[in-house]
Amino acid sequence: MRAAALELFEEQGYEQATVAGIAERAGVTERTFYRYFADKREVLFAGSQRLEQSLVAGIAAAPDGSNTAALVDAALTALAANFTPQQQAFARRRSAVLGANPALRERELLKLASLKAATIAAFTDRGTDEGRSILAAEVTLSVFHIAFTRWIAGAEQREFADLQREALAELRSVLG
Amino acid sequence: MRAAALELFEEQGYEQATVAGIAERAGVTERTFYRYFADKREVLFAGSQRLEQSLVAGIAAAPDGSNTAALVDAALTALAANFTPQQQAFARRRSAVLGANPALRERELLKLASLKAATIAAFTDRGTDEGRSILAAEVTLSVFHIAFTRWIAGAEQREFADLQREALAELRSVLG
DNA sequence: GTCTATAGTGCGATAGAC
DNA sequence: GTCTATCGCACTATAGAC
Repeated sequence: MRAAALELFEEQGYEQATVAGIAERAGVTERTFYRYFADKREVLFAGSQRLEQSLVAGIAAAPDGSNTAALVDAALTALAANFTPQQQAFARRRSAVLGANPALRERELLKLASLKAATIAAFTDRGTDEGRSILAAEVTLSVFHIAFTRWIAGAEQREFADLQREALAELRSVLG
Repeated sequence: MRAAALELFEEQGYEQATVAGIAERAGVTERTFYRYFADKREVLFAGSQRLEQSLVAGIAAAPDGSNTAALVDAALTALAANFTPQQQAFARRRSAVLGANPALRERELLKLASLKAATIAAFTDRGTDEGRSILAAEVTLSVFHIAFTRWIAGAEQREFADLQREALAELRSVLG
């Protein structure tokens, strides 16, 4: 259904494409679509829960005694694993659709907010105090976001993890 | 209409309240409601454009030769002017409605993203370079957001500007 | 100011897996 | 038998078109 939806959004635009049309292309009924996705937008965000889980798991699985920087590193590594070269084309197409529609960007921001909350919780679960956890989550997601933006953009060929390392280095240099 | 909508949302919940009901209470037709507000959610965000304008104007009106910190200060002062004690009760009721509904928080995040973009632009217009502008906007809105949260919360009686000063001091101390 | 498309929900029916 | 996935249909409300 995700592929069918993306195709239809590209062909007709997000608003114009109907749930009935998506369902038809995917070979199911409209009602079934709503069994899988709470609403029309969700079909483009089905992967975000998995992303959140892997991020949280990555932080939880970091070695005992890791300091905050090491936990951030573990979080970034866990995130990067979700973005292989095979997924780049799909991610780009999805990103183009998202960028063209405010309602979809709205949903994206909500997912990012949820990701941030989960990240903060994952840091506090590792014994990081709350203020520090908030900052750590902020840094983690800023780096991730910058890397993701570049990974999506133009003719970027480097691996996701490399882009994250670069973004982290830049962040450090900006903070002096 | 904003008052009518807020009352109805409190009485019936956001989802249950219909645009027809809001329009009726405000003494207009449904069609008129949609002339003023693009959709049902927007009735709770009518003030955000004014907030954005005052923030941008505040940065633009700061003295010549202001450094980034001074511009941030001007931005915070301009923001604080929008939150007088008279508006606190309304803001609290609005916040309660927002907190109870994901669709409304979604819209709130979009408005915050728009505010951030406008803030970045206002900083670059003052000659701040882009990277620094992004950080300045981030700091400004973080401080604002923390202050706003506390202003809304519980039995907070201090003035908005004081809460912002406190939040800014905390941010400084966290960054060491 | 009316008319219409379509998003989204509730409930019950059906069909296959185990 | 139970469980789960899918479907069909009726319905409301939002939002846009004319």
